[in-house]
Amino acid sequence: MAGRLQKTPDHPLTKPALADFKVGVENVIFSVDTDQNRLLVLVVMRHEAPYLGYWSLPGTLVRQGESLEDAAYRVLAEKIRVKNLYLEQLYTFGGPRRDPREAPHAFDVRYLSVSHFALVRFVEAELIAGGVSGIAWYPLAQVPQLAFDHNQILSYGYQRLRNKLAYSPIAFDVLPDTFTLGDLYQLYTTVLGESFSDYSNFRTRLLKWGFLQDTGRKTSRGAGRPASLYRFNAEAFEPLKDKPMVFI
Amino acid sequence: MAGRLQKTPDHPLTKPALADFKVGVENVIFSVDTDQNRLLVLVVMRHEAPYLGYWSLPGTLVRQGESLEDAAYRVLAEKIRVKNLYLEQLYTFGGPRRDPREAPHAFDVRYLSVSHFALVRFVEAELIAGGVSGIAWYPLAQVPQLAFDHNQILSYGYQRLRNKLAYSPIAFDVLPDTFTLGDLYQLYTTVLGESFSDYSNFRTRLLKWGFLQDTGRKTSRGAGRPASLYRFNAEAFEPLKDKPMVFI
DNA sequence: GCAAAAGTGTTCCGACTACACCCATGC
DNA sequence: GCATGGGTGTAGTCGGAACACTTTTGC
Repeated sequence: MAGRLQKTPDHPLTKPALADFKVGVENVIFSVDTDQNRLLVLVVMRHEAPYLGYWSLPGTLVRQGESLEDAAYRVLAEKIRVKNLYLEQLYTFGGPRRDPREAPHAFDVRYLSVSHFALVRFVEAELIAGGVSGIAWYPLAQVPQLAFDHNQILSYGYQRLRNKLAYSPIAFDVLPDTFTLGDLYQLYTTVLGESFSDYSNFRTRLLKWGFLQDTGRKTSRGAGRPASLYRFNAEAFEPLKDKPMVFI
Repeated sequence: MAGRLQKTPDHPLTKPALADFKVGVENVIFSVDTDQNRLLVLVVMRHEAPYLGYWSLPGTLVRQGESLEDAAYRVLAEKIRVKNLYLEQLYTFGGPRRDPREAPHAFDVRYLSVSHFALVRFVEAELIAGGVSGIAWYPLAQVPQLAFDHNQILSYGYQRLRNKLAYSPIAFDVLPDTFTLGDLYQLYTTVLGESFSDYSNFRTRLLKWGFLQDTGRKTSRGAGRPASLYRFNAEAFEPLKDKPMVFI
């Protein structure tokens, strides 16, 4: 630990120089394509140096008077139109030399980036193809090399997605108002893989809690018995929210 | 979401004004006083405006060339001398109007704070009473009103402490090299409360994993049967580290 | 011997696993 | 009827909770 200290000599009468920062917000935006069983990430093509021509996570610099969360929502809204989503802060990357733009300037402006993680509803997410901009959903496994340290941020975000899905009710933020248990199960399998649980056990475990209410209505999609439509009951979930729950 | 956007008018030809930031690092430093069964937090007295005379979390502004983590270690080292500790990033607070210093300046410098969470070994932690500075361990329950939004940061840190303790082996970073299972149990009870588990079940659960090795040596502290001294075996833990473990 | 703390064993019970099986629909 | 997906039930098993009990020390 001693080795980490005092890189800038700290004489009693000279104040060490503080760094000046521009603060960026980067979003890891996930979406689940239930038709094709794919977990997708939103990436945008860079049209400026540095990393011109590279794919990157959608991001922006924070403006005057704007909160970090506001900035995160702004980036998102600039890229896709979506009504239902879950968003939270992920991690802050702030070491020196993260951004090549730091080098050329003499006055040492640092770029710090507060990453956020989002899950959006795929069917309603409409990409905004503004002008020349490239923007695309990439299946997670096929994401190419991204600009800056964005691959690292992405893997961090993927970890968080799996944790959140397993332990928090974020799935219901991104499912339609009413949904079948099959829909829910499929969402979980595309993110977590097939092997996390048997469908029938998944059913019973979830229904046992009592926050999924049967609407009485049914839906028929092609062959097979029609499925009951359920609704997430936020009031019934409220008392459970602090309990250690596994949505497996 | 639409309401969050475009606070700064964004005309096609005028770039919206970016905010300039100073970046601070705030530490929530916990320690467990096993003699008195108390969970303690480190706070320092402020000697400057704003919030002059208030207790606050130890913090600093990030210097040129310094990473966030380096800054966090520097603050810690300025306040206490300690060899064994666990430290990780907590959350980034960055809204406008967090810091009264933002108001007087015309050129809109914002203060962003990347909070960190640390757990240190109490017996070896020596407070550095530099000059007039007030610095103190406060029992968590008795922490007064702190400067800025530091009470919020603290409660965030306390949540993280309980989660980490329950699901990660951070206790071993802060226990002596060899320790008794009673020591370990006491650490857990002071942080999580008495009711999390029975001592004998705690024993068997932990020993079952196999990463605690009996040194063969015993220790006798006053009355009662002498306890075996155990050592945390990092190599034996390695293969388990990605498994979902509960240290309860 | 007695109290105190460490350490072991046992019983009970709930929860999860892995299935087998029934139900309702399209074709 | 048969394939397909939805939904129910059950036997086996694992693990945690609770608690009784034994061991080893100080006094």
